[in-house]
Amino acid sequence: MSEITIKYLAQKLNLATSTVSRALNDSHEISETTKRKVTELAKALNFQPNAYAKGLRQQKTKTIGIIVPDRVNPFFNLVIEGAESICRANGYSLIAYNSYEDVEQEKKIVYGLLGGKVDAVIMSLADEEKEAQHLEWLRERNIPVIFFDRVAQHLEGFKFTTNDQESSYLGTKHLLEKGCKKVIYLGLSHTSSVGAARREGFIQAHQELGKALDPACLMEMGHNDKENQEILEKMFFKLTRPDGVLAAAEKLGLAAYRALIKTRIKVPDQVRVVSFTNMQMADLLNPPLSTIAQPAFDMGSACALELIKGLKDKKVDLSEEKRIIIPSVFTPRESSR
Amino acid sequence: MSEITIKYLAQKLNLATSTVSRALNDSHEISETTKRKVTELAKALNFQPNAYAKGLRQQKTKTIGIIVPDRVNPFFNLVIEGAESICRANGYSLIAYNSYEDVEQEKKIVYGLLGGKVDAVIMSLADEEKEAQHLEWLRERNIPVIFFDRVAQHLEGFKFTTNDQESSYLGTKHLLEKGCKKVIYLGLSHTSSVGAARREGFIQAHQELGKALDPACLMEMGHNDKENQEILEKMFFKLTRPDGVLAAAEKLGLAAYRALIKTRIKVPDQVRVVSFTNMQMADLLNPPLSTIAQPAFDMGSACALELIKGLKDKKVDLSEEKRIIIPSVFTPRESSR
DNA sequence: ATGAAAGCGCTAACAA
DNA sequence: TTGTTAGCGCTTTCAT
Repeated sequence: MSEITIKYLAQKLNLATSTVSRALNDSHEISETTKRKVTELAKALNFQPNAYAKGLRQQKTKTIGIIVPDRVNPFFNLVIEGAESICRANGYSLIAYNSYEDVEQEKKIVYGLLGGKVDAVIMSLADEEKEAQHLEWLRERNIPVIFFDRVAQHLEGFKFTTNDQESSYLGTKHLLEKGCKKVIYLGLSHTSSVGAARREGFIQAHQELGKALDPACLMEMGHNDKENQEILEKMFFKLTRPDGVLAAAEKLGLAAYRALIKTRIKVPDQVRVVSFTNMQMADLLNPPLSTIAQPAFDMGSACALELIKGLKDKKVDLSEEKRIIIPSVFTPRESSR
Repeated sequence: MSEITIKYLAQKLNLATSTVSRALNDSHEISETTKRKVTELAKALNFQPNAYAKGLRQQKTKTIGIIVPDRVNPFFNLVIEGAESICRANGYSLIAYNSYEDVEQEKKIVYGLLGGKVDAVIMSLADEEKEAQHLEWLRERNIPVIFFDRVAQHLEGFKFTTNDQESSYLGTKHLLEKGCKKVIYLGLSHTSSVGAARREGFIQAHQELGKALDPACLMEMGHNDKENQEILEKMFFKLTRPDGVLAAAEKLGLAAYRALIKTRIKVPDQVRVVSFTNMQMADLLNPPLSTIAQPAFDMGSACALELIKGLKDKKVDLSEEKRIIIPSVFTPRESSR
């Protein structure tokens, strides 16, 4: 590794290692002269303190871990980016882990995370319901954890989510008010808290506007994009086809849109589509789609900010239940043609 | 941190810490009985060795760093994913860093990386031409580095790239052979090796097929999506508009496609578009676009594989010049309508 | 204002 | 086969 150490600097300057250490850490009990000499030599030799020695000695690493179920997903990707920006601004490093939607993998990461590699963790869970032994284990070890998006159901703590139900409600209301007679809901999983909330908002809008809702309109889709598209194509070919779509995930919105193109149905003139998405993708989506954009980056930075605040300020108890809502942004769009 | 240590295990079992350490590392000089006792207790207490102590002692961390210019970009994102899968399979951790296309940031990361945080580095450079002091510094410190995509021009080493020129040549040839009379090239920067190669392939195709090439057709675009789209819209409105587009970046392909939709020009009937992209996005792009897809995931895994091989096998010299090509996949598409 | 020395948790010589 | 001991590079009492 880097062969130049504090000891080496101390020898060169005829000082004790402790003095050099203090000088580098800008201790008040070191003379300005010595400080200058030390920092100058350190800069000249491009000295980098050994992070592992520091971590071992201080029992903290100035590193935060973030675990997401799918790092490739732009939403999580942007959350990581947002968290990283805050960490960097506060002198922390961020290490991102991918649980691949698998609780076992998540456990491995959590247990491996320890060994003192991180001071705290930001998590979006692979499974909100399942056993949370590994989370309790973190708590026992006094590793602060903050949850976002897919939050722990059976454990108290800070939880950052979006206003899923409200957004879904607004999007659905928009469709109904624009005159849609038959609106379908496309969801991925209503067992997750996120899925359940979006589904609830959809139902709520129908109830409040006094519109009948055929249970068959609540559609649960799979993860295979091709299959989803085929199912939707068949549906749009029928005469009884819907004239409104609320897609609870970006990929479902895209699948619906592509199915509509394939079946030569005009969007939004014949069928209106509202899709959940995230800020970055919102502008890339073709203009005829209305979007409910999650401020992913902001969510990441908010989590990191709160976590670092809790790390510094002992008065903040990160293990007490607290729910913070980062609101989505609904953008209705008309055709640009 | 984790309060349970080797010392604690040793006390519980009336053994020396060294014995416990050896048992946990499956040393041959420890009896099966002792091994079993130790591993059982370790598992029961969910003991995790302190990574920092280990790293400090062994002077290696079983961790690899990867630095990319833009982590959010799906291409780099997938490279990271590919590298991570290989690392994980080989017992290594991967830490991803974002240089934000900024050499200064990149330097900070490189220098900070040291302090013994990683054993080796995979990089795609923020700037291929600029001063490579930080890279030479890594070399002096015997930290192996492998480059991909945006590779070092003034430093020897292992370099993974795609067959940019050939792909670009094939894509352009496809357009010309399909009867396009005026093909434009949309590039982001021809100072990068990648940009230059793609531009070269475009020119080469024109030459080999004996087609005249108006220099005005070699367009250099900016990073602002909106501006790009507006420029292209204006161009497509003109009577002298091109009937073929080779987009050297995914975002440029999208900009062109959206401009074509806006100007109501049919793709691919009136204008054909070939766009560079990556495997994951290829299927998401609307079918009328032909794609040159880079196997980003494979590139990441190839880099990691070679690096780990070099780390294990002292016979492999990672500092000698070696260029490895991971070929792109060209998929011509006709309209699906 | 500076130095000496202990120790974070682990591994690896060297001893037994 | 197991134990003793030193030391990785750093910070932090405690002395001076």
